[in-house]
Amino acid sequence: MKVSEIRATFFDYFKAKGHEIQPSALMVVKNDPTLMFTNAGMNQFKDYFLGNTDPKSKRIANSQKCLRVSGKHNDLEEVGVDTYHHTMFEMLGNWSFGDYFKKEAIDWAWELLTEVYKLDKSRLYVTVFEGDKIDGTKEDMEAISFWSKHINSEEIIKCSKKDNFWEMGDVGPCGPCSEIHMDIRSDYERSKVKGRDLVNKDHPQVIEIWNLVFMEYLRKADRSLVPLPQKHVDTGMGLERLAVALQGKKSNYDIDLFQSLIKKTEELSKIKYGANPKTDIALRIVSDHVRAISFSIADGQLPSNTGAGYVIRRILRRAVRYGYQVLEIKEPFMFDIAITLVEQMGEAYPELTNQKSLIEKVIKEEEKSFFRTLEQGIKKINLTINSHKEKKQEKMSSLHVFELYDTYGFPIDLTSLIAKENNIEIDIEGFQKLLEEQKQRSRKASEIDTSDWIAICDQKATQFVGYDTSSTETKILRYRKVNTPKKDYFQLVLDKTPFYPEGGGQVGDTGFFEIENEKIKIFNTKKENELILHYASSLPKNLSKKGIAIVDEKRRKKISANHSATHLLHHALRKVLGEHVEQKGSLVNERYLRFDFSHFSKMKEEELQQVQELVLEQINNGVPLTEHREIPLNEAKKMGAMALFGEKYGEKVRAIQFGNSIELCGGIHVSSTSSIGMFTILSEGAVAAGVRRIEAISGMEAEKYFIGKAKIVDEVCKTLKTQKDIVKTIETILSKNHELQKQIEELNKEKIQLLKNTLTKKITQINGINFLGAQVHLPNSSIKDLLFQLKNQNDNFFAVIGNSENEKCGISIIISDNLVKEKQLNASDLVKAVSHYINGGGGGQSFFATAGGRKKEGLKKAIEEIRKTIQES
RNA sequence: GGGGAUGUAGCUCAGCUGGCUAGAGCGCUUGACUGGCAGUCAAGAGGUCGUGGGUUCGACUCCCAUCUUCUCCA
Repeated sequence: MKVSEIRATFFDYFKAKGHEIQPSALMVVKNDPTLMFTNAGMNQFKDYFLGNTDPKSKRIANSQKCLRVSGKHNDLEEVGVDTYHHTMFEMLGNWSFGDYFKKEAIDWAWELLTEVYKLDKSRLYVTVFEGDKIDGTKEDMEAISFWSKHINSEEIIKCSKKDNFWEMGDVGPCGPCSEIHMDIRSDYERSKVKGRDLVNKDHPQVIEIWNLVFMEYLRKADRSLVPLPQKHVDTGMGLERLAVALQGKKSNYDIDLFQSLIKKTEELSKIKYGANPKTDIALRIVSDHVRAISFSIADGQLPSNTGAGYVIRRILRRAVRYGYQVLEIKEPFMFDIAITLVEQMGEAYPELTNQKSLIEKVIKEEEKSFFRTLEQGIKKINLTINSHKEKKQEKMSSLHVFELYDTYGFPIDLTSLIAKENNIEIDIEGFQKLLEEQKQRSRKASEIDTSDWIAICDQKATQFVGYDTSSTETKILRYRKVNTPKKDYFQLVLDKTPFYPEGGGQVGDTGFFEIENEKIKIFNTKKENELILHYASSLPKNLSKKGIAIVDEKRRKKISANHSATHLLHHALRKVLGEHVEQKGSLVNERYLRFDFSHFSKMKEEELQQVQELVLEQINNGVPLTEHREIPLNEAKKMGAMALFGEKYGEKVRAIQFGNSIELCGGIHVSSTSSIGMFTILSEGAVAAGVRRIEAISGMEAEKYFIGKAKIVDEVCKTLKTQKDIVKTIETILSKNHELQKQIEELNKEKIQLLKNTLTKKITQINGINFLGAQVHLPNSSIKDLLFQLKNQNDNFFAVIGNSENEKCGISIIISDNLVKEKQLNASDLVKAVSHYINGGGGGQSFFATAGGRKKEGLKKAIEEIRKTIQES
């Protein structure tokens, strides 16, 4: 049975049991600050479990793309080492939201596995929760009794909270679970060791395939458990692992899906899978990681140096590292394997095919940039090693090792290898300690302590009225306190709200909540799944009274102008550059707009000009906004609405239309393009391979920008005393200036020559020293020049020159090198000793020193003093 | 979000504790040697020392702020 058939069978089975089949959510999570990637099938249903919104259907089944790279479930560094962990995997799941519970979940799971998929019953084991004293939970007798109907009670294994109690996070819905494990070892091995003794023991061939979670509790912030008003079922079955069992393979990497990737990697590296355990690990890592990265890119997450993008970069770099070191591929190769992946999986996942060229280009560019990083690191480590060799040190300190890793991104195993080749030990333990310290620091800085929700009023959904109004009468439904290292604030959920929560690139609204003459400041609005959270720095005294929520309208006006301008810009770019232009990211706030889009070369001056003119034309035309609210997705697509890459839409969508520009969008817009007023592009540049970024401003901000520019031009005109051909005038002035400067230099040289001659005449012999003491009027730089020339032309030379220019004055002393040595003269000390005469200070080197001050009258005395010193020496 | 590094000539970089007339290599221009090229030699052009403040007689160097790029952690 192929992977695609296994998936279809699963859907058919649960469809027959009254489940609605839902598509996979995006792997990259939006609107949930606690999560970067979908790491379990339940993520997209979180709101149902939390009771924030009602489910569309009480029974749902799906297959979810998941990514696990850190945390308790999986660690990136372990993937590929064994044969059954992945960064990305697919999770089959069936769900009950307050509908069926343990009995049906268990019966159906058993029936599907043994009757439909026809797995060998004697190879299956189940685990149940044994209870926990601290939580006060009991053994899951219900589950045991339902299982007993299908399976011998000896094969039912009781497990602790660690393995069989599932929690969403620190707080939230949770409950006992029951897992089905499968033993895929050979009969011979099975006869030697019983399968049930290997369950939950990390054996590569006795593996968990299905986890049935029975959600019946809510974990509160004080760690206590309270029963949920409704009980839910959440199950998850690893598609890859199921395929191993059904295809009679020994490892996840043997199934059809991975074989072609491994084969391609074998071709590129000329290393066979199975030849050596070390290279096998590398081959597995490459094939696993290339899949995770490609899907992430297809879902809209490009590699970057922060947040979710950084996780993707890390995965890619890990694969490149193994390819580079273990498979000895010294040039970009991952992009090539990604092509194979797209060809092979593109049919089941159209998003891969759609983004094929992006995936290829982005991966290739990332690989190149990693090689650059490695090169820098190699330079750095060579410097360190050389200095160690010079100093005959045999151990590299943890600080050095950590610096290489932390600052230069140089992989620790490469450091270790290179050090070993040079017979230098490295302090790995110290390094681990430093890394742990850095982790602690980061955790502390981002520590937020969220209290439980406190309900004021038992009512569910927030109604968003922001499209029609900017203020409304409303009341607080619930609130909670959030403590962060920097400040404490409150999150409010309102009954009705005009506040737009951050999303679709548009920043959240700010404003006030007025209640009984009290004005509570709302400094931000965000979305957590379906909830709109108003960030307030304080709480009103009276929480249960009605109040008025008022959005800062001035700010919103600027934001909406920028947002509408973004749509016009998008449309203009497609017109000028072509239909390949697609939005890859967007930021809209009150100050400016930033728009990332796919395009493969730098935009030309004329193109930018054209785009800007098109946008301005639309603004001048005063195109009215046509808002299509709550229309079916299909209808919107028929209208030609642009859907955004990396965005998931429901069945009903909102489309924003300005003339020919139609986009699916949930943001706030101006009622007519004429209110945008003004628009100008500030910059165009690259952000990633094949992705360009434009920054622009609109409205008053743009007007201010132009007024500022005009003012500068005005001033320039006034200064130049001309109105026409300013550029030409300036060019002439510049070239003239250049010429004049050269002339001045020439003249200065002559002047110095003259001065040199007069000064040379003033040289007197004192104690066998050619002494010069004089006062001049010259800028400092010329004095230096003059003195160095004199020094070169006279032996046994000693000069002290006082110079004055405007209010400032200075003393310079220069001494021939041989005098410095023979007579132990020190210009720095000498100049310091006399600098008080001019109310200043100074210093320098032994052969040349300067001092500055403001009292010219002292110059004469200072020079005399130096002369005396020389006479007496 | 937090930490570290980075920004100096067209490119790659050096410039230690404040004062070395801002430097090296490559590249560029001109000239010489050679039949021509490669090459060698010589001369030369090219720098707001990321930006804005501050400390100081004096800042590429120290302090503060800000931006760029890289990197690690969350």
